Amino acid sequence: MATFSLVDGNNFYVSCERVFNPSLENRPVIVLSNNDGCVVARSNEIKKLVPIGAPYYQYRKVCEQHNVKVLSANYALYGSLSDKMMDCFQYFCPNRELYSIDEAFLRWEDKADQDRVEQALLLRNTVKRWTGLPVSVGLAPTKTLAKVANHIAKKKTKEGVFDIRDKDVQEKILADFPIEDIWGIGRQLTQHLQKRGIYTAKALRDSDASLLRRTFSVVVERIIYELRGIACLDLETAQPRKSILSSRSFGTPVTALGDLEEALSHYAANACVKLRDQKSRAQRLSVFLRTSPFNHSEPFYQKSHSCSFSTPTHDTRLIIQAAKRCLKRLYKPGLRYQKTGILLMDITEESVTQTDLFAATENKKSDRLMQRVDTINNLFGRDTVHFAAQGIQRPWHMRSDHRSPRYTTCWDELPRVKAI
DNA sequence: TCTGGGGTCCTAGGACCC
DNA sequence: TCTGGGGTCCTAGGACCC
Repeated sequence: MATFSLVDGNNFYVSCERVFNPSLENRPVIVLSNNDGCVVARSNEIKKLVPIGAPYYQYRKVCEQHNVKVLSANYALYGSLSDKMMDCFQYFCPNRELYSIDEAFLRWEDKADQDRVEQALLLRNTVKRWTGLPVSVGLAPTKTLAKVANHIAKKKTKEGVFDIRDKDVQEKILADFPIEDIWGIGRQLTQHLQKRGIYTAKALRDSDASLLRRTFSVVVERIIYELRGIACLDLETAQPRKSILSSRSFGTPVTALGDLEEALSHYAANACVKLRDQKSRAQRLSVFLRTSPFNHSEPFYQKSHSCSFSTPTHDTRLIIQAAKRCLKRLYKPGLRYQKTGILLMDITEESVTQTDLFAATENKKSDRLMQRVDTINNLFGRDTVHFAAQGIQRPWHMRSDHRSPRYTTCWDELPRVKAI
């Protein structure tokens, strides 16, 4: 039997900020989502007072009162530190699944002479030394239990490592573990299960798996088996995305079609870069447009429209054109729009693209152009060259009032060291 | 005034085929 | 009046994750 670990950065975004700004240690810090809208990360000092996901404006006062350092999201920084952290994991265990920006599953092949807890501690210390980031490790026979163990490691241990492989330990921990904290049990399932008198992970584990499968879905059945220590989920290798979304809320509401077109073109170009990065093309796209769902003094409007290409493409020009056509069908004058976006679908590998027998093929020329654009932007920074449709002034640009420097990805923003 | 962004998987139901 | 059985594919919507 193999052992699974879940390794996960503690308060990841906050920790990334602290790596380059030690004055943030031991003081309350929060990180906001794009547009400075919601709270997406909190340091331990402020967790009790500010809930995750809360709209920031509702907690601005609390933050002022407690001298909280408020930061805008700096994804360039978090992404680059994440890469370094994942490299460290690889050094310890080659069987690795990158699960999210701050988490990875590891699978260790069990050998009698190896002390996994010892190794987990070493991994933790090494990651801290090499990247400055604190992580927690959970050890278990299944991924779902590794998630549980990680939870305990973070909340209840000093060392940041917890081993739940022992059956007796499982009994004890699961008896106190609320179902809403189980990986895969969200708000809806929690409510439904609680109505049936199931409140703890232990109660769920000991339920009738096939009955709950019939009532809910195979997903719940799998969770039950995983809690029993029977692995249903293995590591997953990275696959190319099946859909690519690019969207943003506007810094201030937008009313003019021209501004919407510029913003949408910008997101479309962004989506195309992601598409080409994974060497794919898309055959269908969908555009959506909406007003603010929170502003009850104005009517809420939300609609999407999709269209297809005769052959899959990754040409930004074609995708911008098509997106703008969709947008025109959605646009109603007089509304204050809050967000638009584009979803690329029916994505296929570049190399196996089926071409249209009757269409003029301009593919090679288009491929070359896109390649040049990407090369220039990779070399000199994103947006060095862009499409005119994306606009220049960008009045719809998102708010980001408290962003730290992009220390690791931008030449102009490298950290400076002062000689004394 | 001010509420993120980007994904995946599963299921049900309809359309369609022979 | 009486109208089969079995299968696939597609889509929309829901739920979940970080």
